[in-house]
Amino acid sequence: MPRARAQSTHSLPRLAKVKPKAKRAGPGRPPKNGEDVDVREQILDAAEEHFAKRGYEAVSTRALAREVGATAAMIHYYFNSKRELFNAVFARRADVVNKERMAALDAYEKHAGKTPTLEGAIAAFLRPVLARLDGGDPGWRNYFELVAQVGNKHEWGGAVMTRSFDPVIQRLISIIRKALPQASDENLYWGYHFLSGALLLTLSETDRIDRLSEGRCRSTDITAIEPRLIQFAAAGFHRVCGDKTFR
Amino acid sequence: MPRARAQSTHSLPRLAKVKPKAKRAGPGRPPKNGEDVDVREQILDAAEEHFAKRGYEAVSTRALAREVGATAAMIHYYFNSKRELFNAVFARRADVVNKERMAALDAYEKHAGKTPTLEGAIAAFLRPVLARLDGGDPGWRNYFELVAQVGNKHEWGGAVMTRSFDPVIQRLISIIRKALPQASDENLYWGYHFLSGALLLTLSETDRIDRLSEGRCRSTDITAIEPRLIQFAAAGFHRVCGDKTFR
DNA sequence: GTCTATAACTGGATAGAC
DNA sequence: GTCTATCCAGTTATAGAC
Repeated sequence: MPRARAQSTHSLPRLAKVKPKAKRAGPGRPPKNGEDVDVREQILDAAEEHFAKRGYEAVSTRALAREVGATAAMIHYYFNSKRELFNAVFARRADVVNKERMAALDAYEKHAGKTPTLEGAIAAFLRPVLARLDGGDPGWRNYFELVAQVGNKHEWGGAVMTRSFDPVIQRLISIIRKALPQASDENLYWGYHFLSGALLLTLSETDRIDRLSEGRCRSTDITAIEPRLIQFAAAGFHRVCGDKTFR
Repeated sequence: MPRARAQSTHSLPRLAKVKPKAKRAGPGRPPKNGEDVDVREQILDAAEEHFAKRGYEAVSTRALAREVGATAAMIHYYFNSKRELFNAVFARRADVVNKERMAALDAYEKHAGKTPTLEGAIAAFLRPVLARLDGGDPGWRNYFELVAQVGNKHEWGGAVMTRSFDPVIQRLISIIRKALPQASDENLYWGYHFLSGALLLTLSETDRIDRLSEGRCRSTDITAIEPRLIQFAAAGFHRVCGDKTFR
C-alpha cells in the first residue's frame, strides 16, 4: 500500500545542521545538480553492494541505513519499501548501459554496412559492459554481480531481466541475423541464450575459475576474457546456425 | 507439489519402530537405513524446493517444518543449523551426479580410444545432468535451479561449487586436452568457464528465453537445448583453443 | 529531511517434557 | 524422535517530534 510521500516545498532555511549533506530532495527524484553526494545516492550504492554480495533477502534496510550514517526511516522516506529500493538499484544503471549498447550496435551496423560479422556485433554488444567491469569502479562491478544473480534466479530472472534488457538484445539479434541470413529464429535465440549464460557467469566474478585453474585464469581478467568470449560465442553461433540438423 | 505425506499424522500409524536402527543418530548423522521415507528426507526435499525457488535467506526453517508436518525443532535435531541443512541439500545429489558423470566420461574415453572428440566429451559430461532435468523429477529440477543460483553468487559460488564439482570437471578437461593437444591450459579453462555459464543458465530454467523469443524457444525444452549446447561449446572450444592470438 | 520510538511480527536456536 | 514453550535478537514499516 504505497503511501504518499512527504511533500516538502523547496524550503531552504533549515536549522543549522552540523552536517549539511543534501540540498533538498523531492519525492523519488532528488537533487540532480551535482556537487554533494546525497543520501539517496549513498543508499543506492550501499544497497547495490550488499544485494550483490549477499543477496536481497540477507540484507536489512537497517544495516544499509547504518552504513551510510542514516536511519531505516530514511530508506522508507526515499523508496517506500525495500522492494522498491531494489527496483531502483536495478534500473539506475540499466538505463546507462542500455543506451551505450544501443549506440555501439548502431555504430557497428553503420560501419559494417551490408556485411556485418558475428564477431563485430558481439564485440559491440559486450564492450560497454566489459569496459565498465574492467574500469575498476566498484559500483559497476557490484551492479553486474547483481545482474548475474538475478538472471539466474528462477523467481525473478524472467520478468526483471526482460523488462530491463530486451530491446537491446533484440537489436543485437537483428544484426546477427544479417550476418547469418540462413539462420532460423529458433537457433538465433538459443545462440543468444548460451552467450548470455557465459556472460552472466563472467559478471558474477566468483573466484571459481581461479580455483579450478589453480591461478592460471583470474575471473577479473577482462583482458583475457573479452577476446575469448567473442570468439567462443561467434564460433558457437556459426556452428549452431549453420548445422543442417537444427534447421 | 508432490508432497507425499499428509500432515498431522504424526501420532503413529506408519512407523512402528521395529527397525533396529544401527545406532541412535547423533545430530546431523541420522538414520541411514532406508525403508520408510523419513522426515529427514522430507525436510531435505522441502528445503531444496524453497531454497531453489526463493533463495536461502528468504526461507525460514519454521516454514519448511510446517510444510512437512513437523516443527522447527526437528530441523535442528537433524541438521543442527540452517546452514548445515543447506550443505546437506547441496551435497545429497552432488554425489549422485558426480558418480554418473565420472562413469560417463570414463566410458567415453574408453570407447573413443586415442581420438576423443570435443563433441563426445562434452556430450558425456552433459548427459547425466540434462537427462535428469528432462526426466520430470521435480526434486532434480529444484536441485539444479539451486546449483545455478549458487554458481552465480559471488559469496558462495567459488567455494561451494569447487568443493562439490571439481574432480569431474578436471576429468572433462583432461579428455578435451587429448582432443586439442595444442591447446594451452589457460584456453581450456576459459573454454570451460563459458560452457559452464551456458549450462548454469540452462539449469536455472527462468522463462527468459521464452519471453525473448516470444514462445519460439522454451527454457525447459532439453531436446532442443542439448544438441545445440554441445555444438555451440565444441565450436567455441575449437576456436578459442586454435586461435593463434591466444596462444 | 532527519531523527527517536515503537508497533507488530518473524527469525534461528534451545531446554526439557514425554 | 517429536513436541511445546520460550528466549531474544532482528525484521519492515509507521508515527510523530523537531
